[in-house]
Amino acid sequence: MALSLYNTLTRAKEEFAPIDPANVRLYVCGPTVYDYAHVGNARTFSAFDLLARLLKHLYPKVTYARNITDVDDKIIERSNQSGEGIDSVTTRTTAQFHADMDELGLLRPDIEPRATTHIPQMVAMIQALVDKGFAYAAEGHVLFHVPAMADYGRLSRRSQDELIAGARVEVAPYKQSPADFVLWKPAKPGEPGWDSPWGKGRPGWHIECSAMTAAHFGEVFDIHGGGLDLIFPHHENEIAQSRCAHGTAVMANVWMHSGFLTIAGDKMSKSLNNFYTARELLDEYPGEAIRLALLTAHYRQPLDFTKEKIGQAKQTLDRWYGVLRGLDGVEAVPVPAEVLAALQDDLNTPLAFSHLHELAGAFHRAANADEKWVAAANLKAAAGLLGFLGQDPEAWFRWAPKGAGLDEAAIEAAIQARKDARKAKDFARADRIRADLLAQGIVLEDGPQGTSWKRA
RNA sequence: GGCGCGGUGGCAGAGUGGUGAUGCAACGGACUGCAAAUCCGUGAACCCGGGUUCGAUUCCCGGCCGUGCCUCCA
Repeated sequence: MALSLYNTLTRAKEEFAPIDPANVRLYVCGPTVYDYAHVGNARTFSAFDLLARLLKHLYPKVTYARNITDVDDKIIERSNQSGEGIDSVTTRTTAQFHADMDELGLLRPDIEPRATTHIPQMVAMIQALVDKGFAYAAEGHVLFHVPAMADYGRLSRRSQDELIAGARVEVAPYKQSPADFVLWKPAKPGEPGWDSPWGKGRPGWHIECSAMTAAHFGEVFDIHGGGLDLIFPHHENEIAQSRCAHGTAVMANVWMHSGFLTIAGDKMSKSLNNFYTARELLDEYPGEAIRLALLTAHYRQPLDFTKEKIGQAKQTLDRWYGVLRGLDGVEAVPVPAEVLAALQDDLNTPLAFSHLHELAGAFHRAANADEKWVAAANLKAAAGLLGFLGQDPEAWFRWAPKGAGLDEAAIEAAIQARKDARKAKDFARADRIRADLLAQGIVLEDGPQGTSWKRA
């Protein structure tokens, strides 16, 4: 079975055909580094992390790029408010972002280009657009002239008339057409800026992705991804810049967009105060459970995010890690065909997870050690492709939220005390010890090999 | 107003032109000193109205409801 992906450009699922099977190129719009990443970001990056994993499974070489936007109005604003230097804000936030994504269990992208290290490429691209008549300078700005591009709006399926009619914002006086967008803007005194043919300034938001993909991937590449909200204007404008600068028919062959999430039924927003940062969730739940919760719905579907969902995901992982617990490692086997097939069908994670559940069930129902071994190995291989069940099972069961009370020595001591009580048939005392542990979030399981524990 | 997405059991969530996944929850049973974990079993759904069809939850049309985007936004 071949890989098929839903392409926003054609609004259809298509069989994926790499431009160069020896190097599949995937670009995802990364964070603007001025604040903590939130669950919405985590969802998008989890979805594309999975795509990168799948591509790497299917092709010998995949280059996964995810940029860091480190020059932007919001960064400047944040710096002005707090007094913290811009470099400090971006460096600190980037480090935090990396720590959060690592803890969620995401692979680092192969390259992570930063906007500020690609200014010359952006200036050159803007110059090319000016030279070709797609852009013009006005009052220190350089603007892309949308009417100059005949088929602008293909990705978002918007006509230029609609754009003009629907313009909600006041149109800047220097724009020739209301839909024109900024490629370069002048730097005010005290703002970061770079010298350019149009004076000291900084790039507009969209140009960085166009310049960086061209620098690292060439004029046309395989897959470009991001959140649903980036379709317009960000990706539409990237396409306009890249295609007009290079004279190509497309910028990327496949455009993929992940769906939005709501928080307990409401749109995530700061005014509703229902904004979860990745960090605060990671203090409370294991990253692997958070990521599983984010992947339980198909990536293009809306996802209603609740802490209860993370709790369920944790329970699921308890069950799966329970299969691996006590086994002396399992040998690597190929990924089960049905799991691979589910993922190759536009990343159908819910279907893939249902197969993992079946494998866990097969393990427990197995009549003999060989069958158990096969089920466990298959589960491990399938989960491995998805980036799950990679840690030591005992470490998983011992994971504790930030500031959790009981330490492991105290738990072990209580278990020993209970064992003695049971031996003496003092079940009242044994049950009291168990109840005390449960009250502190520790669940005991008595098995043939003795008593094991986990955090609820 | 324009463009788009969705309505599946108590909840989550796939999928399919014809015996309606999977998980959680519930209920009964096994196992256990009692639990937990696990196993066995039970009940439980395709928004409404037309159309196409031998047959539609699945395709088409209409309606209702919800929701996203329309130049900050993953």
